[in-house]
Amino acid sequence: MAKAFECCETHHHHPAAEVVKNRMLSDDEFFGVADLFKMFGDSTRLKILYALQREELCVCDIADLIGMTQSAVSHQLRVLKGSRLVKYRRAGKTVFYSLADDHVQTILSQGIEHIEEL
Amino acid sequence: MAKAFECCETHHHHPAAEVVKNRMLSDDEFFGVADLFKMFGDSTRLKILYALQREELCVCDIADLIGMTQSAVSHQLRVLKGSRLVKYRRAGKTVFYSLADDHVQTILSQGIEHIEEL
DNA sequence: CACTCATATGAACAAGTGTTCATATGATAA
DNA sequence: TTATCATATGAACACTTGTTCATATGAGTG
Repeated sequence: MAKAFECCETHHHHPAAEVVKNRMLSDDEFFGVADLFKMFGDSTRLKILYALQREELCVCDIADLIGMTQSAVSHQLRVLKGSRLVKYRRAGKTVFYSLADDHVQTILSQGIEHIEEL
Repeated sequence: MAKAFECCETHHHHPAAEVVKNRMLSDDEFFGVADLFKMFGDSTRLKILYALQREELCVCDIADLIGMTQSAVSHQLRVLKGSRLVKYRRAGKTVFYSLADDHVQTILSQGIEHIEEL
């Protein structure tokens, strides 16, 4: 066994710290999870995802629904698409967006639930 | 019944849009949820929360564990405390932080789970 | 083809955020 | 008291992010 874990090199610490250290995820994993949550960390994106919970909607509808510019919505949809949180379907001039999978809705509900309880 | 919902004032839209419109949350609710997720949207905060999953840790331990400055960690703990995601307990010179409630861990796990599946 | 409509995108700007460095606070020990 | 240790905090800075405005793309229509 290596010597006990220290941080400031001046005192010993909770033995728990060493245990936790071995269970930490990789940096990449943390960055990945952070990026995921970042998507839910903006009210505009949140409104878009919430609006798409029931069924697919076109960009124009979404924009009106959440009271934002078509441009702003399109920019955000691009970001959401990049994070694979939404998918789209083209129908003529119109593009319909929808949630990519059930996980998205689960995370969303979890957040809302947490807030409602406070 | 009011007239059908329109956005660009030039064409009619999915009737679904109108239904969804009536189910939207208030702006304040969306901002609240966004602020919550924002806390999970930074890898440093994520590492802190993850480290606290098992037991309370002092600032010094956390800093070493995630390889960050004591100052940086302290600043983030302040933010996390402000969002009521962590609580603290003082013991002499040392301050021990821990997760505020089970909800925090649930959201955290949900995010990690989503990433692992991709 | 030209024209319209729905959507996408690029550049610019303002606002927000996380880290660093220096320093302050507050508790303990000598 | 003074010294030391753990933590907190303020200011400055670089970096990121979301919106706006103008314009481009691309599909449909006449």
